[in-house]
Amino acid sequence: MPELPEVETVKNGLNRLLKNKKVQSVVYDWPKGFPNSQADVNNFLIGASILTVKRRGKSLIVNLSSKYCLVIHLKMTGQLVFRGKEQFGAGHPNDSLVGPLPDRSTRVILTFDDDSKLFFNDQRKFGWMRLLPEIEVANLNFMKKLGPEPLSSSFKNTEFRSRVRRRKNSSIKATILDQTVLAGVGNIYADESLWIAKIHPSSLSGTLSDNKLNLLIKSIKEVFTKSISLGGSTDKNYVDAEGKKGSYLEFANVFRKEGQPCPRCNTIIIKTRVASRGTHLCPKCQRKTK
DNA sequence: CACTTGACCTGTCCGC
DNA sequence: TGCGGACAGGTCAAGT
Repeated sequence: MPELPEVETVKNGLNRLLKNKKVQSVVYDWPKGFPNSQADVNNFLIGASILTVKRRGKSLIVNLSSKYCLVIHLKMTGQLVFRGKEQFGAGHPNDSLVGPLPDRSTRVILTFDDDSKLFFNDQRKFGWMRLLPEIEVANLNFMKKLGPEPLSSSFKNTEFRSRVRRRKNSSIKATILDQTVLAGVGNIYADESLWIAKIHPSSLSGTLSDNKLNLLIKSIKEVFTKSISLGGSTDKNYVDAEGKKGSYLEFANVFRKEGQPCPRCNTIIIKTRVASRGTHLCPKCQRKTK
């Protein structure tokens, strides 16, 4: 659910809202999600100021003045919601999913020196947060294996094609969901970009031409850029750092559109299962290559 | 190494 | 109304 555009939106909001705030206290009881010791928290989080927030793939990296950072993954139902001191008891005015905080999904609360707070909510507890020295971030195993950033200026189509073709016998959908191939794609944007590129999600990755793969990466960049401009997609849980929903799904072409006509050819969109994921496609526009 | 499947969780929805 | 089961999907460990 939080995929690249949602995490990018949260990152932008946190940079706006948290910059230079000093952590005053931390409340947490979530050994699996936030396993750091009380000593680590006391030494490197409490008293530290927020310098900047970065994103890599679907992870957030919060750099602290202590030379430590918080690495955060929201997985499916994670939320990072900031509230000024006057707002704890209220939801966001714009039809928010989030009411008074903390609520029963709140797992960690950071309180800053101006009495504002950041709430890490996660209904399903798949998300996590780690406090670690900033020099160790690049050495995290999953960071080292992460594929390129599709919106980076140094992104190369040739590299994308060769990474895709390493997985020639996987479906193209499974391949673009693989974060070691490309960072940031999840289920929503996989379906949307494959529809734009007119590629059947079950097509084997090794059967797609250079042109098709170039069109696919162009489509992924296009849906990501559009979604970021709309504040991401809110399916069920996702909200940004202010607690607001994203509106990309109002413009989605296939995701959750089963039974409705394809915007391009009017054929009824179907929902099926590919790569063990609910998958939405137009059976006429997206023909299987193999 | 390539590839697939199950586990991790909790809330919601559907059928009986 | 209550209850069991399926389903939602990001990632990793474990299996083939």
